[in-house]
Amino acid sequence: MVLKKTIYNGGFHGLLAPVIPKAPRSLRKRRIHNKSSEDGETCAFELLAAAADKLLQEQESESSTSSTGSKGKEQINIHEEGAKVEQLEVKVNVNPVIPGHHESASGAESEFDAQPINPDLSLKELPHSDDDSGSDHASIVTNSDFIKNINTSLNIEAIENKLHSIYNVSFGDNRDEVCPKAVQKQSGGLTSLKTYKRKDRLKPYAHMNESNKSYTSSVSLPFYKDRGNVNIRDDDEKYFRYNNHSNTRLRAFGSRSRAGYRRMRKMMPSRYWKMVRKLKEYALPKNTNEGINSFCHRRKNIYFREWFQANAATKRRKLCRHSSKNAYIKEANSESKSNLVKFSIKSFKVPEFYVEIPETATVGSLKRSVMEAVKAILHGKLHVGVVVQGQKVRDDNTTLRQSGISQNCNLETLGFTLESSLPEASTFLKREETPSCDTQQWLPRGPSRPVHVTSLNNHLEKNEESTTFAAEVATQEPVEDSKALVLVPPPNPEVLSVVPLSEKSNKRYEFSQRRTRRPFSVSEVEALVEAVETLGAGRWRDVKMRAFDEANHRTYVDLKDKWKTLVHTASISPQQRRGEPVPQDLLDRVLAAHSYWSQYQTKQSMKNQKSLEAQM
DNA sequence: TTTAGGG
DNA sequence: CCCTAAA
Repeated sequence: MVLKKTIYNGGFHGLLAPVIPKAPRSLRKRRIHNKSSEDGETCAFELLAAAADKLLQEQESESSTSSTGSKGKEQINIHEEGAKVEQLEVKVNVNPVIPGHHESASGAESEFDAQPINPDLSLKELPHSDDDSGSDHASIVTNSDFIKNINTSLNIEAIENKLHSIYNVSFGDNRDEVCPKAVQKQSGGLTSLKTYKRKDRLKPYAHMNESNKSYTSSVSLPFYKDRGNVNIRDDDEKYFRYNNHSNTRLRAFGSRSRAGYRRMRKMMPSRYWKMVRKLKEYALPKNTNEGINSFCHRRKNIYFREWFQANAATKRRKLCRHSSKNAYIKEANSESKSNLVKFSIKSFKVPEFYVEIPETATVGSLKRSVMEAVKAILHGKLHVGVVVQGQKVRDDNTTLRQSGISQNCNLETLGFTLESSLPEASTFLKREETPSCDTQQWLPRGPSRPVHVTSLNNHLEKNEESTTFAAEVATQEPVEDSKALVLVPPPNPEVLSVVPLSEKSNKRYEFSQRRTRRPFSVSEVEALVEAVETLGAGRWRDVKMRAFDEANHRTYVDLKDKWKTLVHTASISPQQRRGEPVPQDLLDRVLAAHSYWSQYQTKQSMKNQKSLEAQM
């Protein structure tokens, strides 16, 4: 374990004798939320991509053949009715019940006999996939009808490709992949704790002085205990590695100005920004000086932008209405009281991406570009996400029943998503409007719809503003960016599914996807309590390093928040508590540590006061 | 980047 | 959990 820098009072000295925590900031005057109105940021965060021509040929040859496949237990029938994507149906018959051999992590769930769901359905996530990837929609920005038609046909091809990928990747190769968390749960029910190598054992409250001893003795604190490091890993921080296609030209942020760059940075939550940087690494061609300007000068250049976070957290639920409309299950026959759950998947979604292409380009090249982009995005590492009640079910070991997928499952509650390996992006196959009811209508229809990719429009306005997207990002106001980049919902008021687009008033919705809730397990709580006991409340970074170093999904802010809630939980009556019950002894320790460290803090501040006064 | 706190 | 002012 390496400390990057010395912590306030000596860093890990604190492990031996908890150092005096940094002066509490609680006394700091906080300006009350004068929220800057410049919040209206949210630039689209994009990926520029182009892919091989070769792929197109494959695509086009495939487009005429409807893929029908069955593998293992799943029976998947694809009925391509006409040439419309929206009629493509995937039926998956799943027997979700397998004799349980999987120990439930929580006693409360034991009744479910927690077993891994049928691997045919569970579609284990790829090792480097991102758990927190959201359910983002996809669309191609355009408002010209011919583009829409292109899009439709391309979607068919994309779906076929995706199904292909699913069989090969998700159903097959990763079937045996078990996430670390699951392993731990299976082995022990509780998360295993990593023992520190340090020989010296820490005495909680070791620095307690004589005057405090009475207090100390009143609480039951283990005097010798191993440091726990919750050994929960997380793939959240894995970054997307873009497939390095042969003649793929990716140009992300190439022409962004410094100022725009900084602004983007400021506007973007850090985790997205990290991804941006990562993408930039992968995406920026090293040998293309012309890359930046190529758009203007080289008609053949096509840029794809992908929005990885197109939906605000607040919209996820609404978005899921999409999913449920696009992919839903049909209830099993009521008479067949078996445990079979039938799924009829109407369609999948792919990530939203954007295309820029000179207006002089041919429709054929546009087609090719879109197809290549889709293939590039979804190439290989693709998996299926399951969305129930607006929440992604991330734990593949969750049973269908546990996740709420049952025969009685409401048609509106279950959705599937196709997801690329993009960390923060799930893949949604954008559908063209369907004659049937369940169509989401993302594509602008009227000519009045704002065109972002102006160059796509051969017939419309002359676009001297045919600047590259990156340039726009760099120079435009964020809000304007959003508006410019986001599809405007169809005037059709009944189309509720276009919610994300209609909420452009909502700032930053492109990037804010709330992380999925991951309640702290008892073992995590214990590790946290132990760490706070020894380090003190307030040194959250140290707490993180000490007890949650490998739990990438627990930030020190999370730990701080959890401690806050723990303190609260401990101070309310057990009847008022919710969630997985925390053992009372743990809560007692929480209270003890809390009051101790509070007391400690006030003491320190008093000391500081005195020394200050002495100086004067 | 961390902390602290409000939402 | 999120957001963000402050340090």
